Amino acid sequence: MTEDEVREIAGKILGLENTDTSISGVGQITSFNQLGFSGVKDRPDGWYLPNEVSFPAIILEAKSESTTIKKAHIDELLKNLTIIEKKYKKHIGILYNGFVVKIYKDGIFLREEKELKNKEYYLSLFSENKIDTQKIYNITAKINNNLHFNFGIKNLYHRMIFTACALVAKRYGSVLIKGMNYTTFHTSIHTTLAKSFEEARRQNVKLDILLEAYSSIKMNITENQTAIDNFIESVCEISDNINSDFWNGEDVMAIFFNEFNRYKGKSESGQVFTPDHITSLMYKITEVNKDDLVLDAACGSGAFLVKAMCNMIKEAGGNSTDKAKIIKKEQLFGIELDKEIYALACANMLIHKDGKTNLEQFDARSYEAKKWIKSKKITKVLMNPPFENKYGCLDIVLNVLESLEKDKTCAFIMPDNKLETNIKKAKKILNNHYLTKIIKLPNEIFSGVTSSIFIFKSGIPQDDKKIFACAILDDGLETIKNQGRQDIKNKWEEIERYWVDVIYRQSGDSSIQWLNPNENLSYKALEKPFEISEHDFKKTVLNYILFKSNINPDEFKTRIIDFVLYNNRNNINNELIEIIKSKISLDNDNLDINATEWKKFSICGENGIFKLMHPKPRKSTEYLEEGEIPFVASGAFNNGIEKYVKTDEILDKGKCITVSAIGGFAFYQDKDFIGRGGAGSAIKILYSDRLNEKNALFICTVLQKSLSKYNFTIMLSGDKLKKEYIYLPTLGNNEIDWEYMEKYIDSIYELSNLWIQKA
DNA sequence: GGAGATTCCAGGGCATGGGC
DNA sequence: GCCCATGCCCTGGAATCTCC
Repeated sequence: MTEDEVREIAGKILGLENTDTSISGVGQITSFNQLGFSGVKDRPDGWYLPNEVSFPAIILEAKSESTTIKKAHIDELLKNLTIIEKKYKKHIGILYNGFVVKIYKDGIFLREEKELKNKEYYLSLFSENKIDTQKIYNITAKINNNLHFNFGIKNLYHRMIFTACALVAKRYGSVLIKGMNYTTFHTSIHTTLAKSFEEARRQNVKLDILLEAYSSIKMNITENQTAIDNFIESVCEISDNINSDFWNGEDVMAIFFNEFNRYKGKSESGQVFTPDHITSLMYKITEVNKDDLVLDAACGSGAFLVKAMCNMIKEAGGNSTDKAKIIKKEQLFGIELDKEIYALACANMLIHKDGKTNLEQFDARSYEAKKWIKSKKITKVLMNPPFENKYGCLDIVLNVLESLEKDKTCAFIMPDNKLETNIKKAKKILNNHYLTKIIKLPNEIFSGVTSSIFIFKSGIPQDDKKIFACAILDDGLETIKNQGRQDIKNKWEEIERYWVDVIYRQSGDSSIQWLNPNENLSYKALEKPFEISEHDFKKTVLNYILFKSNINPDEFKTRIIDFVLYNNRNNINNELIEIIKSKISLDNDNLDINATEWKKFSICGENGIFKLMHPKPRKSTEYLEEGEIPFVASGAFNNGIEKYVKTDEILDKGKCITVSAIGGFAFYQDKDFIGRGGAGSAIKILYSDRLNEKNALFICTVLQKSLSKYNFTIMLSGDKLKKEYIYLPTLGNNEIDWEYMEKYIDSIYELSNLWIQKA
């Protein structure tokens, strides 16, 4: 095709025709001067210039099929964009030669595509990430409160389903107006739902579950007319937002579901919604395209499927194309076990004018599920399976992988160490499937657990093939008071573009690791080099003396601060004032912590310094009677002592160090005690003949520094402690300098003691 | 086969302090 | 002065694994 032909065809595909609201067209002789940019002689190949200058404009630059796109062509387009920029702040530049489409958003290269699409597609590039999130949050909060307190719907999912049904009904033409009484309003929604399902039901018999769920929702109050009116108003508002041309409806619903989910109470735990920006990232890094058959076998409210549907339809050229119908009907598949969540997923798909997506309600671990998935010839899997083993996290993953043909891409969000801590199941998976990539997600994505995206290729054994791993440490989102994490600074778009590129190229970021599958199945955080300072030792010693003197550290701190900052002399001794004046900190001039050579020693492994003991399985609730015996648990304060109890049983011997499984807090126990044993918060006990109060405080400081990496999710067990090492001062050879440690603490001890006595 | 050790829990309770 | 979001600080029981 010649340049003229390319231009003509591009004009037709883009839909560049004059309308009442815009000047639009293609041509060779029209100059910018004629288009309202007086005095500019340059001539664009195609233009879309809306009357409303705050809307985005489009400039086309066409080349013949035989032209390879060069820098000069790009410069030509960019020059034209600079011209319209005086009038239009937002603009899209398109460079097209019949084969390749280069897209420029506000003068910056966005991406290259193989197919030219209609102008709405390019205009919608500006509606990405431009939703008035605040508004959606407010409406969602309003709906939730209204249904909860004015209608008396106690169950969160029922409130979500009720709202979703109202939205579906609105979408399908139900008339909802203020002033309707409860019965009319309730029936109107029910009738519209039932009618709208008739066609969809042919494909999804189970859609009736939504009707069933809707009908079964119990509410205590139905006569509050103001509440009904407010609800109708809110539903109409959300509905308008979903239908708005300016915003993407799926994003509105994602915010709506995620925001609703924040009101989750204890009784509704278990179901988790994937944040919208993560579904977007997963869609992109798995390179889903408009021809893929996409599965989510734990689809929840259907976020992945809606995301895939909207992106695929956009790529296909919009909702009005024939391809869009095929995508909805034949290319999206979801499984959800929970009946009510399944209903919610159905509603979510229906809100997006789609009752045809293939949703099934069964257990993703079952043979039934496997058979169903197999029959669908799935090509891409996007999932956030339940994390807990009791719901069969890895069983679901295996079942899905086994149900696919060879070499299909599957992405699962799972806890970082899921594969490593379930090594047998992991091996079973890797025997037949290839883990290609691990993408560590920011820790804040899900509360209480850190997660990664695991990308597999089905039907190809791992063997010794290395795994690409990288870590996204920051997603740019910030916690907003009362509103969870949001992309208020619009950082994600840029961050996502960066990571999609890094993950595609498998290079370009310093976090990248290549893991040997026989050694590691999770992203390895870099170990911090061991560092310790005088300050750490002072803290240990001061806390220990405060504990021995029965002084509350917080109260002590307050008194010192009161004096130093506010000159409050009421609670402070004159002698201490003198000490503070002369020495603001505890200087320890006698000994330099770096003077001796430090070496690495096993804590309690083979040839370790200590003998490891475990306390008997005990819990503090078994000891209700108050007494003199310390009950040592995993706390960080009061020397690890939770309380003092009375007991006749044989005690754990004192003169030892206790280590907490959470946080690695290490304390010297002088007296005999009983330790919490048996379960997660159990402590470990370390014995050595060489131990005394002073050198123990030194070692406690070092232990605490080295073991602080253990936390609620990765607890310190006896086995792990046996593999741990600490650095200690030596006599230059491999012998520990016990005397030095004692002396060092001694010098701090005296001064600290003085402080406390005078206080 | 049983006892003890370890892991698991998309965390939980509660004090605090800011907002209205 | 009350309400409730926030954030600090670490539960405890059951399932599962391991060892004798």
